[in-house]
Amino acid sequence: MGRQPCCDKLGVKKGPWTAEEDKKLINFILTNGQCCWRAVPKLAGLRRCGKSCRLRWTNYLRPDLKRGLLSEAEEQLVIDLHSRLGNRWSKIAGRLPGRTDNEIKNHWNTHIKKKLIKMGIDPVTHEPLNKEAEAAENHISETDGVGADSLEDNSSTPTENCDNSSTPTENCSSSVGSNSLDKFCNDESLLSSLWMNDEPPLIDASWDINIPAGGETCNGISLPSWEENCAWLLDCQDFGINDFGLDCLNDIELNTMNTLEMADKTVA
DNA sequence: AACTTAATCAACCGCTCCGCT
DNA sequence: AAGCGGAGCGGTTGATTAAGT
Repeated sequence: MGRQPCCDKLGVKKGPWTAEEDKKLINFILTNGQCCWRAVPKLAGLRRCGKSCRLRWTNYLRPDLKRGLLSEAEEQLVIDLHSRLGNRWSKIAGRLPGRTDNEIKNHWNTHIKKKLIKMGIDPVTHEPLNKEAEAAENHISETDGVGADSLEDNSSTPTENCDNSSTPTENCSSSVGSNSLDKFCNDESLLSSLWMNDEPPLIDASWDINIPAGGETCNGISLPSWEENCAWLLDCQDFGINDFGLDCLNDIELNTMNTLEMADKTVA
């Protein structure tokens, strides 16, 4: 007796989203805002699962998304945050404006992991690899070969190895500081701003109202403008911006866009 | 040019969390 | 307090593209 599926599997489309579907979703959310995701497919006329709609929106269609590869600064930030938070991608993403958890997770798995290994750093514990091997050896000899279970425990995330009652920083000795990340990690102002609160609202969930103007920065990372973010949409050959239904934006949204346009011009 | 392998990333799946009743 | 449903998260998969032979 499993739980009910999140949506009726029958007649629900899967796989890559088409331009037409994107258009419908964007149109719906721009006019109605983000509401009950379960209801979105029906209301938007999509044969998709609500979950799929949410994912598509948050990972790809959201206008506040920064596209393209992570910059060096962002990468360093991800490494540092990962050493503190472990695989909590959404938390990490929350501290990188315009980036999604999926994007960061993918980037971690494809780029950063390899980079760290190459640098001799364990991407899981952020300890030097040789030190890790030594520790593992010591552990095995200490426990007299307890077996796979204990080894599995060792492979848990840094967060899991830390006392949850305090910040990971306090309990996890991040050896990252002994390598090229040193400089970055010692940037106290940046780190303190990151850790001032448990959940600093770097990204306002209500993006559709509080979209930062171009040229603004957050922790030294420049935020993209609405225009920059929408440029890729405009580049789509299959349809223009009007096809997305942007012509039916309500007054608030139009005002927001106008304000942003003005701000961009001022910056330029 | 054809094929194989590697890399990348969008999307899915199953689980947990959280708010509501 | 318990149960339910929706949202969100993290791990994984699979399609596509790029690079190498």
